Amino acid sequence: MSHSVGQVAGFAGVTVRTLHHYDDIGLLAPSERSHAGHRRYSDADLDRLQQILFYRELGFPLDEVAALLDDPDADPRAHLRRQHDLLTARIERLRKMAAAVEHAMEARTMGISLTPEERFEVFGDSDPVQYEDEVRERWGDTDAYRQSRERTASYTKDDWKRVTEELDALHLRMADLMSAGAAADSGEAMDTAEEHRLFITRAYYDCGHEMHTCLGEMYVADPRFTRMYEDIRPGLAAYLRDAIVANAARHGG
Amino acid sequence: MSHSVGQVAGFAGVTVRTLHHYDDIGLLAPSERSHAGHRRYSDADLDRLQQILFYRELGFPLDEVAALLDDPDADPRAHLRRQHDLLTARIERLRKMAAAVEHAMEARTMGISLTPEERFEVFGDSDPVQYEDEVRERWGDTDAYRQSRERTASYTKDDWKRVTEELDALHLRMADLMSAGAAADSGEAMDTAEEHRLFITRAYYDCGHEMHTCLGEMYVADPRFTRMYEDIRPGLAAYLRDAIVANAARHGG
DNA sequence: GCTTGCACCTCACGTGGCGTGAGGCCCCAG
DNA sequence: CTGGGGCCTCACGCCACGTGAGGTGCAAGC
Repeated sequence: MSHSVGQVAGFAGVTVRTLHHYDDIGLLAPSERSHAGHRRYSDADLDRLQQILFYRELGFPLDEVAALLDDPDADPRAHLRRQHDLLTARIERLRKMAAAVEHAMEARTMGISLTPEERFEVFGDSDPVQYEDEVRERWGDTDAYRQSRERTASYTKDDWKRVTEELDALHLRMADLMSAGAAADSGEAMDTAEEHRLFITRAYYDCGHEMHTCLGEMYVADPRFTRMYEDIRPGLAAYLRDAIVANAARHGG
Repeated sequence: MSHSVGQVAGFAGVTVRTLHHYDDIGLLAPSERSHAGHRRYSDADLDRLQQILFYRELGFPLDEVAALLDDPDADPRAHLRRQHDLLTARIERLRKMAAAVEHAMEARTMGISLTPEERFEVFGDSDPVQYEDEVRERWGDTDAYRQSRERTASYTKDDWKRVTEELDALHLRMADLMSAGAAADSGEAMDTAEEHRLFITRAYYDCGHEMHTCLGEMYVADPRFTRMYEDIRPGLAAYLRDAIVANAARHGG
């Protein structure tokens, strides 16, 4: 059951040109060509296309999509989970924007005017330079810091947006686990902690379990981190730390 | 209280280059220049920038953003309302995508495989050519049809996506009014009907109240339309028709 | 057998929304 | 008077395609 470009373009809702493009850049090469040189897409190709379109919808540049999909140690379920996380994070962002619009409407009918900072806070400053100096002071001479600098150096605004969205989604999932009454050393909580660690490894620097545990301790020790997590949901800082510790113990022994 | 490019870029979360670009294309020209030729943004400019960023986030190309914002008969409240509609529509879409991901996860754990059409239906085929022939048959010799052809001829995929999203949002608002128990001839329902009419005028063709009433009647008469509306919420087709009729009567006399 | 039409093919240039220097001006602090 | 920070104006680069132009393979109708 193979399909032609036109058919695939039809039910995937993209143009033929797009499929040609994906073939050109090696993102989606049809697994076969007909006698006349026509592209023939197998069901596996369609699977891949669906994944591509999801990640594209979520704002990933095509080369990163290729990197994600060609990552050998990322099974299909991991992709689906990440996509779900990203979607929920984006929904959350849009809800905040909608709330901001409502706020603006109220302010307008009441005749109140807002400060510049208030106006734009919804767009998520996500200022990555916020604690720059202090971070360098504390961690400047470590490998992790250098790696982090290297990887994040080429991050664009959009990259930062996606990274923070994904992190938000992870925090939200952890908070939901907590609210649902799952123990911090339950399988699900530890799995989420492990994903948190892998995310840091992907986005910032190689984060082993030991390093991860340090991070967890910092979340409850440093009031700024604590507050950030408590703002997401009360009790989350400690819960996250416990889940991280439990996960490290699981992998350690 | 005027601000420099750097400051504005700072709290708006955009780059200086972006502001330069918006100045170049005439989308956001700072209302003043300093002695040294430096851009100075007033509070009104910030207002406009906020609107720009909202519409941009929602996927509008910049020239359309300019058209929307420079539209003389669109007050600020209309913008806020439209933005809110678009946001809710987008949230709805993302929720459906998230549901599709969950569905895919289930299917995978169950070991079921999906048909190509099933796989991609979430991306919203939104096939605008669906009833093309029949539409031409019934309306081909009217002015409205010709206008509609002209306006939609240059619509891209993205344009269609936004149009359907906005329409969905309107339907959803109407459905919520109905569910909340508002009468079809209440002020809010009529206002929403009026927005529906204006939307059609913007997106497709000049739709007067008479024409609008015809549309409303068709929604209850043609089973395909009826079903579409009933799928959104039971009773919506008739409710929408009534609201349209009431709104036309209000403007007629 | 011949043409008509359709879906496909391969270049190859165009476009939108900026990113990213290059080179220079203004102004204040040391 | 020299350095540095923030601003300025070109002007070229990039990504994800859109949009022809010009040609091929194949089934259907004349």
